[in-house]
Amino acid sequence: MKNTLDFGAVANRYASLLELCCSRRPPSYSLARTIHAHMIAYGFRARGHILNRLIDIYCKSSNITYARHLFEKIAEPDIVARTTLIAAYSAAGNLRLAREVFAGTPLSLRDTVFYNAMITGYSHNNDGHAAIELFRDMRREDFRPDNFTFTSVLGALALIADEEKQCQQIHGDVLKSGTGFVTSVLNALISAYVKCASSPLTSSSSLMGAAKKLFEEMPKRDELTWTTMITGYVRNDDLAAAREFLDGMTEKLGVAWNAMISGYVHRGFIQEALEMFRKMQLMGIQLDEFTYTSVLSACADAGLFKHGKQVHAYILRTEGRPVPEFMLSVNNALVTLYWKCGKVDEAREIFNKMSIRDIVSWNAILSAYVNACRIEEAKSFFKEMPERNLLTWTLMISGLSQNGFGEEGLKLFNQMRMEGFEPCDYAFAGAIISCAVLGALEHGRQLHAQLVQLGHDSSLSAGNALITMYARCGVVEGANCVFLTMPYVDSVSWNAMIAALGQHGHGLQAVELFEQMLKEDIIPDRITFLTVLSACSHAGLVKKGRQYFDSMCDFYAITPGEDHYARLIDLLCRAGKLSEAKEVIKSMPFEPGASIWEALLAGSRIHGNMELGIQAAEKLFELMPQHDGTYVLLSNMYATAGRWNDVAKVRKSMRDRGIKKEPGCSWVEVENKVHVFLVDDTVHPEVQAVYNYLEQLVLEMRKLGYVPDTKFVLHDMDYEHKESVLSTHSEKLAVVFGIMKLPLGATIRVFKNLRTCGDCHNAFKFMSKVVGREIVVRDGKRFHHFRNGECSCGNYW
DNA sequence: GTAGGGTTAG
Repeated sequence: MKNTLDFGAVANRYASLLELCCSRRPPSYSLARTIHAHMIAYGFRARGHILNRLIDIYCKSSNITYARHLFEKIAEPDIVARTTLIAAYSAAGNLRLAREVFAGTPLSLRDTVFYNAMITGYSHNNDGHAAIELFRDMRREDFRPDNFTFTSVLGALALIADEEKQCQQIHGDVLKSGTGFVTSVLNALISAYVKCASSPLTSSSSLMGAAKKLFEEMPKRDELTWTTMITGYVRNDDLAAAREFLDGMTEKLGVAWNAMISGYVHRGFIQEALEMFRKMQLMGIQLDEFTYTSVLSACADAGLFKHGKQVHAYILRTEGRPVPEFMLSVNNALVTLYWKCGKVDEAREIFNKMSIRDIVSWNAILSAYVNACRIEEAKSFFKEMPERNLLTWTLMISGLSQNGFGEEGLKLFNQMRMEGFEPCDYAFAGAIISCAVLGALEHGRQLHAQLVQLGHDSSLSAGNALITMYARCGVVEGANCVFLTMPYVDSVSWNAMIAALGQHGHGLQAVELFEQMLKEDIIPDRITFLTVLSACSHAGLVKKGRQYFDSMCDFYAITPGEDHYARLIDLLCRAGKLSEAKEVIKSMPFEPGASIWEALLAGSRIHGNMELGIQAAEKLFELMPQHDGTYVLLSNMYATAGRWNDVAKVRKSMRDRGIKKEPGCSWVEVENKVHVFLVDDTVHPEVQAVYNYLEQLVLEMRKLGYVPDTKFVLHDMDYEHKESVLSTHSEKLAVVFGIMKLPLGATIRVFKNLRTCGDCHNAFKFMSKVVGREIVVRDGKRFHHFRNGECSCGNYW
């Protein structure tokens, strides 16, 4: 065939077919790919503009890898192919690869459109500074900016928007370039001025004045001009001016109304937004997908499920012809409405029925699962996703880390970077929380350093994550340092810092910080009260705690949940006020759940109140019969009292019900590597040396009065058959390994999945004295700082 | 081959 047909004629045919696919609305990329398959099958080698077109098609249909493959087969790709690829990489949020193509293009090949694509890439990926820098480069190299260049650069400027001078400078450039009458450029310029006006660093009125002047002097205005002005007023917190502007318009432009509605939504005026929606219906103003999405998102954010459902019904009634691309954004908004109102499965049903979906649809379902803590479904959904963007990764990483999957979170963070996505501050926050979960301090510190390098150090979410990370890795001072140097803080930051102090036994300081928070007029939320109650409990501040508990309902109108009551009961029990705790349980407005009985059981154990302990344990056996912790606590209680028969009974019932104790494991980070130890570990390669060194240490410790406490051996029931003294808990091994491997004088930081045992706790006190070092142990619940023979918890945990 | 506003997402 290829010999008999004229090559040029075939090429023209293919070219026009591809053209046809792309000019369809929506473009038919799958048909285009079929045509490509045809070319391959018939041995037609695409070149020149046909190949460029194919690269464009693969880029736009989310198959950049294949587009890249085609690109790399070209010996000398022309500027069109390069521009296409840059645009595709930036649209996919992959700046690194876009920059690679850009940098690999010799100056002699470049043109204005090529620069425009890269400038847009930076701007779209929120790097306004890089975009403007490149614009200056381009001018230095004597490329002539056109109206595309200016719209992009002005978009970038609007991102930074903190200097009046820059706006005026580029305004001057526009006038010099002769594009000063082009509506699109003027729209972008107005947008830059109004965004700049909303920055706290500039004078809002003079910049809004400049925008208004531009608006009035424009030769020709379009829909965008009006909406830009309206959103401009909204951004500058002048809703009245925006409304006045809208009401002064002679034509009834739907888009302008949409802008006003979204302005109301963003400022929290939901009723006004809904009112405008109704008015539009009455006045017969054209409603479009933006009207619907705005209103739906308003309902979603305000939790107005009924209103949202009404809008849903209205759309189904009036939009008889569900054009797929029209319905795409509306469906996305509907999916969001349903999951935000707690209807995850309904959201999934809408998603399943959608005839076309985009990355937003996929991300919406992913966030639905993540937010509902349905992490297994999120994981498998993530794997199924046909494409991923920066948000996808971020959602999944933070979902994993917040659900305790630290290792998987970090793995995904690395994978994301390997695939060329530059992590934003939210992604960093997820990775940092992963480190917090793992107790990987060195790794967390490195992420902190990278954060600073990449300029994310003023980020709120990353800062809050860092506070948590340092605290959970045992470095309270680090947490405090981040807290004090953050440029802006919110209630999450305060909560994190109060929690940090509380977990480390600095109850008084936690309470002081809470008081300071109140003084600075930050309104405490339910989380704040949880942390401050825990802090009181760890520090034994019973009176304060009760006082705060009461103020929560009386002054802040927060109804205490079961979690708050559990903290209160914990507070009373630890202080030995068991009967008072029982009173509180009786007075609760709801049936006590597991967390209440757990607090009571732990309190009874500390104070040796066997009767109450048994009572609480029985309730727990009813509520969660599979939970191993109850059996362990109860048997330890019996063991302490020497009631060996009862110990055996508990053990038997555990065996009968097929319940296995979660194996204890501890880990310590040495030179950026996490070393894990199990009870009586035989797996770690250096464990023999650890046992030898431990033996030496115990000899020294005995001289100071240490006596191994054998009753705690029952803590690990699977190993009961072993001789008590021989059984070595994982935390001891990890601490000794840390002493051996960490630099002289460095604090040993060890993490354990379960609550630490009494003998280990005692041993670490002596150990800290013998080796003259600080030992920090984080167990399932809290921190112990051992220093010079004492523990920060005051033997109270 | 490249853009500017309104919407959907942490």
